[in-house]
Amino acid sequence: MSKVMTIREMCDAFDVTPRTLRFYEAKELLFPIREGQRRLFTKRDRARLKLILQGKRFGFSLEDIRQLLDLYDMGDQQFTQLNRTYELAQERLADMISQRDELTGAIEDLRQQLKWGEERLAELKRHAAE
Amino acid sequence: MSKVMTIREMCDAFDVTPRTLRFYEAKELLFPIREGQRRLFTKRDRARLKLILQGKRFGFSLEDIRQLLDLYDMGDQQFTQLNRTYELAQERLADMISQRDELTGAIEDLRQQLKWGEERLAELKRHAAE
DNA sequence: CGTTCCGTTTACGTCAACGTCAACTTTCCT
DNA sequence: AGGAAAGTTGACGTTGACGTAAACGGAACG
Repeated sequence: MSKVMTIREMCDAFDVTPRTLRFYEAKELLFPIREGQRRLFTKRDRARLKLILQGKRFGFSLEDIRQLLDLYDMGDQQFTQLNRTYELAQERLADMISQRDELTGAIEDLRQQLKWGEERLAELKRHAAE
Repeated sequence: MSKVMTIREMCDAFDVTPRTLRFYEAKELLFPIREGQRRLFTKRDRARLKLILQGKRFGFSLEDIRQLLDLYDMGDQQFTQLNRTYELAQERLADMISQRDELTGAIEDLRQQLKWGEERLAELKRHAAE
């Protein structure tokens, strides 16, 4: 069924802008077929884009993603390749967790401040009522 | 005891670079005394810097922070002022929480992937052993 | 007196991931 | 044929929070 997709179809399917897809192509993350000037995105491009978006969600940089994607393309050295990916992913996971911890701390601190602010606001109101 | 501090003392005390302090001055977040060319940071500057760093931790932009700081300086309209700060803080808190939720989701997803990766790695090892 | 250190100013550079705009060409629809 | 719609390229802009470099001034030390 699905053979190739136009840029617009891709945009709709993945909720990205055309600019983004061209940008990814320029960065060598995608390799759509060029029929004349038009781009045609294959199943492979779709698979890659899916991985790209996932990678972004995990906080990988596009450069990191490109390298990982390239590893998959080379296809051989399966062990080395998967291992590398695994390592990177672990690093990312650690980063994300520490980020979340920091965020959690900041959230708690900000909550404290808000509580303090509420008290002060209450004071001011009482004051104004007199 | 502590009256004014030099730029270096400030850097050491707050763990920032001179460039940062000058940058904050340029952005009108700090107003050190100028003795000739030298900057001398007062107690007020220290209080402001403390708030700045806290604000950054909460994800406020420097511009937001500047405005809030200015409100405090004007000093009157205490209610309006505190209220504004309170509102902004609430927005930030909401943002931070949703960010954390997204992060938590991504962490879980990445954990899944890692688990999957481990299985595949185990397979490859078994394969290599034969 | 020389050197070294701390300080200053101005201005430009950096990084990521695109957005925006202009000026074209190509394709589709009527 | 004519005009909109969709596509293209290339160049430059954006955002935030500084970093870096150049070129200079004054003072403290030995």
